[in-house]
Amino acid sequence: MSINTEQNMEQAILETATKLFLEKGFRSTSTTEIAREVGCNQALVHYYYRTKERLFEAIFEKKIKFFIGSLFKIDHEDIPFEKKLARKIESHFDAIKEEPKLPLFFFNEASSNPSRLQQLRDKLGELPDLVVNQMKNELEAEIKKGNIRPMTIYDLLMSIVSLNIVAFIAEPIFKTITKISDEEYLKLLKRRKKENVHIILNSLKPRFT
Amino acid sequence: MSINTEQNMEQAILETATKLFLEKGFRSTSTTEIAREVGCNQALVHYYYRTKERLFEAIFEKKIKFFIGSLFKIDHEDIPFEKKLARKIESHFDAIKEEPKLPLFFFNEASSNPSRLQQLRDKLGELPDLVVNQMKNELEAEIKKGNIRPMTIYDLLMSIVSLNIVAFIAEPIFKTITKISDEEYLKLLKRRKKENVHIILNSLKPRFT
DNA sequence: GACATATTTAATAGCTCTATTAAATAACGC
DNA sequence: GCGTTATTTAATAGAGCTATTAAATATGTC
Repeated sequence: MSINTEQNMEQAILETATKLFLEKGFRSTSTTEIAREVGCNQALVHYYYRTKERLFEAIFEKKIKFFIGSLFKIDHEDIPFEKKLARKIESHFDAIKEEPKLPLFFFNEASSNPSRLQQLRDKLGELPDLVVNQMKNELEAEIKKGNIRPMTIYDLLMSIVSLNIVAFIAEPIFKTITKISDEEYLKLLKRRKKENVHIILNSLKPRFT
Repeated sequence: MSINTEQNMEQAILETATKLFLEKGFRSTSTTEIAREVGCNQALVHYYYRTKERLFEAIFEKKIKFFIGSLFKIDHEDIPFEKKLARKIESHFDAIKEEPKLPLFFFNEASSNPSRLQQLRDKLGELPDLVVNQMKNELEAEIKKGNIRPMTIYDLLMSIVSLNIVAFIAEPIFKTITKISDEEYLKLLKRRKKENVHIILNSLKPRFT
């Protein structure tokens, strides 16, 4: 409803800022532009959020939590490891599809301002440890049983994240280099989710060389 | 004692600009900062390159050619497809290791300024078509022979690029989230090259589900 | 040395940006 | 309505940025 957008300026500023920061990053987004797009005076942005930095931090934190949550959901169901893993990969892929600009946004802000990394570490707390450990235990049990070749949890996680994010990050460049149409790219995207599951599951088998 | 003052200023400016653009991107790098780092007057940057835009374009083009060349080298040797593919993956990985900031740099500049994409397309010309087609033909021959499951060349390429670049792009974030040490990260990086080859080669086999 | 040319600098115009201040307007309790 | 508080605006200080201009300095040529 338009009541929300019209009435609550604070919220409208937050939403527009989120959109712009995700599109252009912290540095290239000005409070002037945010205000222009919202349709309010530039000083109002500072009235509600004091500084551009604080406004950004509020948004950054929210997005961090969304992203991390997508990969690290503890799954207590008693199903085979590979099935569980397949689910994790798919839910991660879906989360990125929902917010395709998030990965590049993180990489940029993290690399352009190291204080964001500290912020990230502080906000996350014990979460990653806890959930990585659960996955790690399950993985090591499978390795012990001989179902899966020896590998670290970090290798597995990195492979999953790599495969899942790049199709979204690289979309404009990939389209330009390959000259494939938007339609073809959509088809490719649709295949990726299944592809990625397949690639990861196959990679768990013992090395054949 | 800066080499800069003694030697070719034009070259010194180009090198410093390259370093800064790669680190911080076009928008966040100022000609003022370039000059400060080189140790010359800010107007000198404009004397040699007229505008910040032209200076950037010279650098961008050079880096594009390096990056594309690393993945798309035609290999005429008559060795098995999988062996050839393994070599390609490894040489691509090595190229990125040599210039680890390049992938993020491209994604950023391409997404923050679409005119860069046009520039990229113009500079590349027929190169991608030619080399993708050669790889595509070899892949399709293998599929026909039944050695490899049906898949498109774009899926294969995307999987390779995905696996190879993310360990470099995500280094700061990954270290922060996992809290692994620099030493451990180095070990992880060393494993990745072999891992990625293994993952790709295994993924060529028919789907087991 | 003197002249022409190339390199380098200081100064500045004209932007845009963030953040603040004081004043205007809206909203609300009574 | 009136006083109080919350919201919104106009104006601006102060900084940094790109690009240009004219002047100073260095370099090479004869």
